[in-house]
Amino acid sequence: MTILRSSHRLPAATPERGIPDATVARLPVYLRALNALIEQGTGTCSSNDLAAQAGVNPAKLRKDLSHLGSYGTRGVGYDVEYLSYQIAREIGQTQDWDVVIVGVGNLGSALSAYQGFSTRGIRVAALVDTSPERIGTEISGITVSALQDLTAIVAEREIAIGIIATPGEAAQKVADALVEAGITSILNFAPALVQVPEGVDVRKVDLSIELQILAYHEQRKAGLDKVVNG
Amino acid sequence: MTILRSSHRLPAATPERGIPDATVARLPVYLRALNALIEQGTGTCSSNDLAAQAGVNPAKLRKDLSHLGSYGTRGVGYDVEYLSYQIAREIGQTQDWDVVIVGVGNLGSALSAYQGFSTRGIRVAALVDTSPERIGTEISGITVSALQDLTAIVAEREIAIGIIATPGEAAQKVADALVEAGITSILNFAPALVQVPEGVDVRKVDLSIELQILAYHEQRKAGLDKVVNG
DNA sequence: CCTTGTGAAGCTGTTCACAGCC
DNA sequence: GGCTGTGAACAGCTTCACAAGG
Repeated sequence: MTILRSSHRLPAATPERGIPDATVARLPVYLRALNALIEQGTGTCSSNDLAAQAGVNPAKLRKDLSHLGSYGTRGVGYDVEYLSYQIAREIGQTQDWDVVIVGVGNLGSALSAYQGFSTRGIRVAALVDTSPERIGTEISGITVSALQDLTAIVAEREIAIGIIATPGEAAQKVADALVEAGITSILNFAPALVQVPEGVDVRKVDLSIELQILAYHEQRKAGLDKVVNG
Repeated sequence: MTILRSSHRLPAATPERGIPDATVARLPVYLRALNALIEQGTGTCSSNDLAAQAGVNPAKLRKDLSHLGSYGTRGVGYDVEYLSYQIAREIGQTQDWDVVIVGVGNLGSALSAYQGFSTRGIRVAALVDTSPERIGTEISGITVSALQDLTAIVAEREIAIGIIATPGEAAQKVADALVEAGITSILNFAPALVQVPEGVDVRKVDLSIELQILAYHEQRKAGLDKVVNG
């Protein structure tokens, strides 16, 4: 994963709780693990149980949770439902978040139909594209709007998060349009850097790079085989 | 991004060059930036130029490159083409890598059509699914095969990298099948942990989690507004 | 003079190991 | 006795600042 955060950290004087980035990135994993435990009827779990379910080291899990507060009971463990609620509250998942997807090519269309969002508090509220052939068509039950309607849509539906699913060349223009429309968090799937003003968060998911990293390790494995086997 | 590497690091005695993970993840970014410079006819660039193009700190760029060797000239900078070749060689991008995608729902189909792969040395060589309705159909010019043919396909085409693009429930089964077929690197898009034997690399891309992280920061911004504005 | 390459410092995140508490 | 919460040690990554070298 490639991550870029552009908003600067606030001075320590502000009443920020300051949960480390690495912890924030794992909280959704814990939440998913807890929901799995709830589903199978577990009422209480130890940090060992939950860590196993989430695929992390138990000490790390406990340290992560300690940033939210003291929600466990020594000698007993964590109340699954209670902890689940506390994490959900902390990461803002007691409400649903509307997102707008810009670019309804293959990837944008796939994202608009993605089943995994709804149970994680993500709702695809609007689709936007620039292509006249796509504007007005319906994808996953949502009518595709024109890019120039973005500001109105964002304001009307109070959307805070935008997804860029365009080719790389269009990414900066789309990012500018999103910021102009009032979006303050962007998930960028385009293989390009985007510049945004301070206060706007950008995260980047680069599909090629993930595979290139795997390819690098493959190459090393192959090279080592040669060294070892002749 | 959420990343899991399951292969263990090799003992220091082996002739590994030991490029740090963080550096490996950025090399493809540099390569892309260099290709952009080549395209615009730049022959030489300083670490400042390249760092700006890639969106990183110049010192970090230089340290990253220093892990590959000494490919710059003091007082001058880097020869763009030469450096591009050296990075490409290092990350194994002088060859193409065939990948197999398992699961051709919305996401799998979008990936099979993704334009960004070919220029990065990634070639989608095969598509696999379990659904009888999908098997035999053609997607992006590739005929979808049955999961039980996976081993034959992987062997015949010498595929080393597999992509899991199924729902979470199927992920572990698919991972097992991939490993059984001889795949040693997996990119997992399913919202689930997969267990693999030692020596197999797994990277995970979780679309919901990326948005949940953004939502967390949105919530904090909203909370701070309240504190500041009333 | 300019820019690379790099020791050293600083920071973030992880893991250990145990005190504290039920 | 058992498990949480946490200080302290550790490991990895980033940034600084400058020596080395064209």
